Amino acid sequence: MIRLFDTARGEVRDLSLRTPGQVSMYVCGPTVDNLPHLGHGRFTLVWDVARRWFTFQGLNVHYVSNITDIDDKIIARANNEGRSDIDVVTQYEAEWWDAMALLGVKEPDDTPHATDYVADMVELISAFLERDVAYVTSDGVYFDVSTVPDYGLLAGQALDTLRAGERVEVNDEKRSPLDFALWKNAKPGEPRWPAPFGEGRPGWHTECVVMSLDLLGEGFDLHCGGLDLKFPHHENERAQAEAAQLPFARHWGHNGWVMVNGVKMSTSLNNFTSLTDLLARTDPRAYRLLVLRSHYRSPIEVTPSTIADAERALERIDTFARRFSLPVLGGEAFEIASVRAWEGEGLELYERVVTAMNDDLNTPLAMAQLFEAVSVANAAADEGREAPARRLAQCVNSLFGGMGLSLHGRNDVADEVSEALVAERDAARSARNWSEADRLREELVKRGWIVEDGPSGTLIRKP
RNA sequence: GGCGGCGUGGCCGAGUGGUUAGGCAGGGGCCUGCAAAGCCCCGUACUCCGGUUCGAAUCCGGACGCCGCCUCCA
Repeated sequence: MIRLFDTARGEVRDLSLRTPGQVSMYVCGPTVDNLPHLGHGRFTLVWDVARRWFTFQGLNVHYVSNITDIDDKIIARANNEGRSDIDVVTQYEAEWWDAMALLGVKEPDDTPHATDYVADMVELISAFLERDVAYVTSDGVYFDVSTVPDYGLLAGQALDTLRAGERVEVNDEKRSPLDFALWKNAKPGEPRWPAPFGEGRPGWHTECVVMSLDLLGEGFDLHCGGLDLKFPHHENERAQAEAAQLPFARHWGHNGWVMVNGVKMSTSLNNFTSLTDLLARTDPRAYRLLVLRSHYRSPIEVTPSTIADAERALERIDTFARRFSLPVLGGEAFEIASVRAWEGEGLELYERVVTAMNDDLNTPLAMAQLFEAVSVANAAADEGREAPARRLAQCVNSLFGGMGLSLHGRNDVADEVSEALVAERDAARSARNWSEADRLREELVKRGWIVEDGPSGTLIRKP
């Protein structure tokens, strides 16, 4: 049984599925107005790992994650840069998918775009107006949060205490500062869609509720996103579903954020590091490993030092994969790996990892167990017990794969000249001509190889 | 003001009552022509003060410190 923390209840509980064997999950995606930053990288990795793990456990996952392609920030950038909003969206959505591909984040089964759902949103907003849970002001349509009795459930606060901390409000036409925009009237030159209550564009909170219900249906299983979406975004989605009397998410999952020198990384603080930059200069798997080595609900620091730490840990398991000539898993192979026959030490490892993962995705504990198994297999091989070591190594590889981490086990193919140098060096070593062997090693290093002596002679690989 | 989270060894980071977390870095050793890799061993821990208990990082009370949400944000 998989257990997960449910924000709505404030506790870890069994993942109770609408349809046994099938998981429907919606992960709030990005607004494509800028390059993705490390925080985007984290949430996509966290929920990618969850998705892969569910799949690994034999569940059939329907994973939906949206692209918000209409938003104030998009319009602002377009205006500032003298471009069309479509131009901005096209560029940054492409950047988004490039980053996701590098990170090894599996593509969602569905990727709804907000602009494809405007008509549905208009319909929902009209219904809210008819039922008097929304009202029209001079700049748009607002949702009246006081009509939802348990508003504040996800925030863990009642309406009145939320209001107590309200900040300066600019729009005095709103009945409550907590009321949120369902629809924003278009100003001159802004993108617009027709609606009975005036041309304009939808509010952010309405997009996700419409798209998630359309693609996953009522009472879908899991709604996820960064902790900062808990309130007000997810609260407001939930409020709309309540108002529409549509059963909504059965579970709410929120991941912790990325910190910078102890302070949250965020768009508004402008203290973010672009994910695109990070991926250009480091092995993307290092970020996945860094994310896996801390609990998904904890904050993480992503610094040159923590990334370097993860890169060295990665070298350890890559070396391990090379030692046992483990196949490089990726794509479909990750899932195929899950159906292997688990037995002996591999089965014990599998069970420990499953226990950790099914307990609210305790990936750091799972990582610890896998690294432990790496040592065990290495030690066994050192003692000459090759076959059991190899079997355990294959289990380790499959389990890392179950979390989307592929080990790079292959030795690189050498060019003819390098092959010749390797052969010469082996000859020199056989002749115990150490100075010549050392000279040839230098030659190979100069050609960009890492040189190691294995049982069968010189091994070379690229860094 | 309300609500929530956190404080573990040089660094990162698990762990809800007794049993090895793990990684990275450091020291010693084995192996190796040397190197690399690997293996073995080692040290420095649980913010502080009380309490409960045979026994607490783990439970209770208090103090101090840090962070977040109540505004757009993954």
